[in-house]
Amino acid sequence: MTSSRSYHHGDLRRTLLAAAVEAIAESGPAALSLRDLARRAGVSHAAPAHHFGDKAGLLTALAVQGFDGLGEALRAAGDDFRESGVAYVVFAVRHRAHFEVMFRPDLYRADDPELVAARERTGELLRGGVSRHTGREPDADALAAWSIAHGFAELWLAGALPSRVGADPEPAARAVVGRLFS
Amino acid sequence: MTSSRSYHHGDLRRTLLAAAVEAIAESGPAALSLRDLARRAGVSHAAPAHHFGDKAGLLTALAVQGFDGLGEALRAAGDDFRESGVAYVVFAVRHRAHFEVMFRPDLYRADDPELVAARERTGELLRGGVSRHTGREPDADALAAWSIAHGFAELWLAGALPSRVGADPEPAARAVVGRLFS
DNA sequence: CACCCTAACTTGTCATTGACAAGATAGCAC
DNA sequence: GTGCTATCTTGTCAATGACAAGTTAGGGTG
Repeated sequence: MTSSRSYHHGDLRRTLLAAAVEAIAESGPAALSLRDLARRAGVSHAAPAHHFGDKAGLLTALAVQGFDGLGEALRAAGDDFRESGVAYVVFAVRHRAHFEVMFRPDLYRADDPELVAARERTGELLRGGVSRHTGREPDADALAAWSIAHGFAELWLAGALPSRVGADPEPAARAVVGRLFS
Repeated sequence: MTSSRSYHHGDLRRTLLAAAVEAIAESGPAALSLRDLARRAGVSHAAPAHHFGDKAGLLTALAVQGFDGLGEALRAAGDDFRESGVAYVVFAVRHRAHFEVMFRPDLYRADDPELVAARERTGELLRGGVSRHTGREPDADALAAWSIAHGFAELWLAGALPSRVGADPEPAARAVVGRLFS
C-alpha cells in the first residue's frame, strides 16, 4: 500500500529497500543517503532509522536480500557448474545494487546473524555446484569456478571490460566460464 | 620533508596520498574523509582541496598510482600468464587500498585523461600476457584469465573466502589460477 | 465499545563532512 | 628588494547520520 496520506506508511521497510536499490543503481552505494531514501518514500528524515537503526543496518538488510536472491538464481540454474557461473554473472548484472553491497562488508554488519545465515546458505550452494575433493585442501576447483564468475561480474559492473564484449552478459559469461577445466 | 613547523608543508600531495592509503586500509574507501587526512598530515581541513580539487580528485590520483603499480607488478612477474595471475592477486592484497579504489569508478573521475592512460597501459599488459600463451585470439582467453585473478582477489579482500584457504594469498592464488586452460 | 499500549512515524537538534570563498605566507624569478 | 604565484589557512554553508523526545494510529484486552 503506497497510500501517501496516512501517518503510518504501512509498508515502509520494503519501500525503503526498493528505493535504496534504485538509488544505488543510479549512483553507487557510496552516494547512498538515508535522507534521500526518506524523501523518495515521502516520509520524514528519521523514519529509516526506526526500521534499520542506521545506514549499516539498511545495507545489511539489502545484503541479506541479495544473498537470498543469488541463492534462488543458482538453484534455478541447475547442477551444471557452467550454468551456475552464468547465472551468477547474470544475477550480478540484473541485481547490480544488491551485488555491489553484498561483497563490501565494510558497508554493513557482516556479523549480523541473519546475514551470516543467508551468506552461509548461498555459499553452500556455490560449493555444491562443483565436484568436491573431499578431505584434501580447500576445494580449489570450487574456488576457481567462484573466482572466474565473480571476477567477470565485478569487471563487468566496474565498466572495466572492453566494449567489444557486448551489452549482453550471458553469452560473454558463457564464453569465459567455459575456459575453466577445458 | 615532513617538517611540521613551516607554513608550507613541502610534500603535502604525497603525504596525503600516503595517509589515504593508510586510512582506507583501516576502514575502507567508504569511510574516507578529507578532513581526517588533513588531520593526519597536520594541515588545515581545506589543504587537500588545493591539491586534488575534491574527494574524487584524490581518489583519481590514488587510482592512477594503483594502475601504475599493478603494471609494474605484472611486468616483474614475467611472461607466464599464471605468474601474472598470481602477481595480480598478490598486488591486490598487498596494496589493498589502491586496489579497492581502482575498480570502483563511481568513487573517482573515470574519464580523467591521466587515469585513462594509466588504465590503458596496464590493460595492454594484461591482454598481452595471455595471448602469448595460448596463441589464440586474446579475447575470451584474456578475459577468463583476468576474471579468475580478479575474482579471487576481490573475494579475498571481501573476506568471503573460507578460512581454510589460509593467510598467504600466493599459494592459494597459484592453485586457483592453475585451473585455467588445464 | 472504551481503554491503553506499543509500534510506527515526526520534529528538533548536534557534530561531522565536503565544498567553496577569501585571505595569509613563503619561496622564487628578476 | 620587489612582485608573482603556488601553497596553505580561516571562515562559512548546506547536507548528512545519529540521537532524543514527542505524536499518532491501530490492535488487543477488558
